[in-house]
Amino acid sequence: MHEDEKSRLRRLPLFREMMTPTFDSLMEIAYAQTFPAQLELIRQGDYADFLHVIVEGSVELYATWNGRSTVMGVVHPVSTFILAACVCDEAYLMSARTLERSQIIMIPVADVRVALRRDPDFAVAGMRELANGYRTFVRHAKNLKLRNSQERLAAYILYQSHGSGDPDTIVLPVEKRHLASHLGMTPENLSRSMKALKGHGVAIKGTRVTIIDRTRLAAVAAPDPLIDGPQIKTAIAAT
Amino acid sequence: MHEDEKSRLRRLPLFREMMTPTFDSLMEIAYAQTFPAQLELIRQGDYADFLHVIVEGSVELYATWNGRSTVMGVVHPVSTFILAACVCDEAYLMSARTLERSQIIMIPVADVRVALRRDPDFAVAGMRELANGYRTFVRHAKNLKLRNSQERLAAYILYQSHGSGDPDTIVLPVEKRHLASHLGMTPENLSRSMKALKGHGVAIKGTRVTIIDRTRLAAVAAPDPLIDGPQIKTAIAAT
DNA sequence: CTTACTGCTTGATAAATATCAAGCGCTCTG
DNA sequence: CAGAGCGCTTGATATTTATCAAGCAGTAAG
Repeated sequence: MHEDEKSRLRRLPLFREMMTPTFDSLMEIAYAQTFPAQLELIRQGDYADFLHVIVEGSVELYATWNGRSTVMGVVHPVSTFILAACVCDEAYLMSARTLERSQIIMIPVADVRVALRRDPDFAVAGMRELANGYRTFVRHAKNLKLRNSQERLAAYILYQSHGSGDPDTIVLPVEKRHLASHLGMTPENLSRSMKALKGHGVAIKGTRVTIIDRTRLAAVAAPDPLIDGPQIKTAIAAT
Repeated sequence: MHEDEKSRLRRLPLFREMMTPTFDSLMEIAYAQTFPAQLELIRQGDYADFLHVIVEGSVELYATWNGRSTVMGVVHPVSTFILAACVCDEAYLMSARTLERSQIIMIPVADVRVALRRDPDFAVAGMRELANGYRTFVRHAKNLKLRNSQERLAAYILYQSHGSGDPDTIVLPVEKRHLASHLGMTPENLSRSMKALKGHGVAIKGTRVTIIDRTRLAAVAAPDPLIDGPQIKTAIAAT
């Protein structure tokens, strides 16, 4: 594992406040691996053996049941995933696959557990990480139960416009069928919802979405930090 | 706070493994309070000031948006809730109200945070608590996205039949309209789904549900520990 | 024993969403 | 460049779910 990778990891919320010896001991056992696109990293039902940290690329979390499948989320660098399964020592609830060529750091769960017991700051950071994941899924469930599909799409577009260069032009970061699944709808329904939003301040050309009238779009989405996350505030504020 | 209450709390997963001095110091500041039914304990959007532990009664977690409302879960004794908001020091994502007369222990979050830093075993227990909450909501989201309403109801009935006396007779623990909201449907839809399940091994009389043919019910629900939780295994196994 | 209330059910209807089947428009490859 | 493949769109249709409006049943109060 290279020095610059180590220092990138060190800056992660999960590792930032832990003691240096604990961090170094973890890094000695950890190893980095680069995976091609579309590779299944984790299969739901299996048991956790490594804590994963994504350093480069992107990973999709998805779940299947009875022949159906749905996207549960997308993980971007630099963040950890499946910490919960590591802590509980239970089966993964979700599968994970790379969306593109990705670099992943893998740390054996046994060593993570030892470090947690040894280093209270690390344990507290782990709690915060888990608490954030918890809240993400509470918000996801609220989104699904309280909004209809058009409202979810409008909120998604608004959310994507926070930060990142021109706030009025966004390029969809994933294929539309994956986005549809993430938002809990079919690709056909997404396509029609896109068209419907053209009457509410949005222009769509392929994978590029332009916000023409933020106020009108917000009227559909009714953005709410308690569903969309705190970042939505900057998205509403943007001109 | 009475001695027997303290020892009940002490047996909780969250407090079981922490050091006695840490526990005692928390208990000195904590206080118990009894609330009547239908009382709003927590309002979404507010900031956490107390960690809540329910000792007696039951509490419903719900969320609202844009005039709509939905039940997110029900908390039974003895367990904690809103730990995530305490850890993150952010606004509650959900509201909470008592369903019946309930006794709640309240511990100021500042003291909880101090104890977490001081006692690694407490921090690890907190992680496990949060990880379980996280997984509960992942499963809730999977349930909503992968199953239709009839399948969700069938799985719920199967789930309720685990343990607790006669496994073939269950009495709904909450009002039907609350159950409907929890399962992500309208009361009318729940009523019709109930009727539809009569053709799949279930008999319903008011609030009492009898499982006549577990195999046929399971064929609709397709129970899965990765959605319904590990307890579902005993529910399937029951005769 | 009524009466009123509240929550559940039922029926009719509407709206949202999914499914099925083409067709279109990329991009990649030979 | 031609053709194939893949994902997106579109239209027609079916299914699921929600809404609206009564009606019904159990419970509590007068």
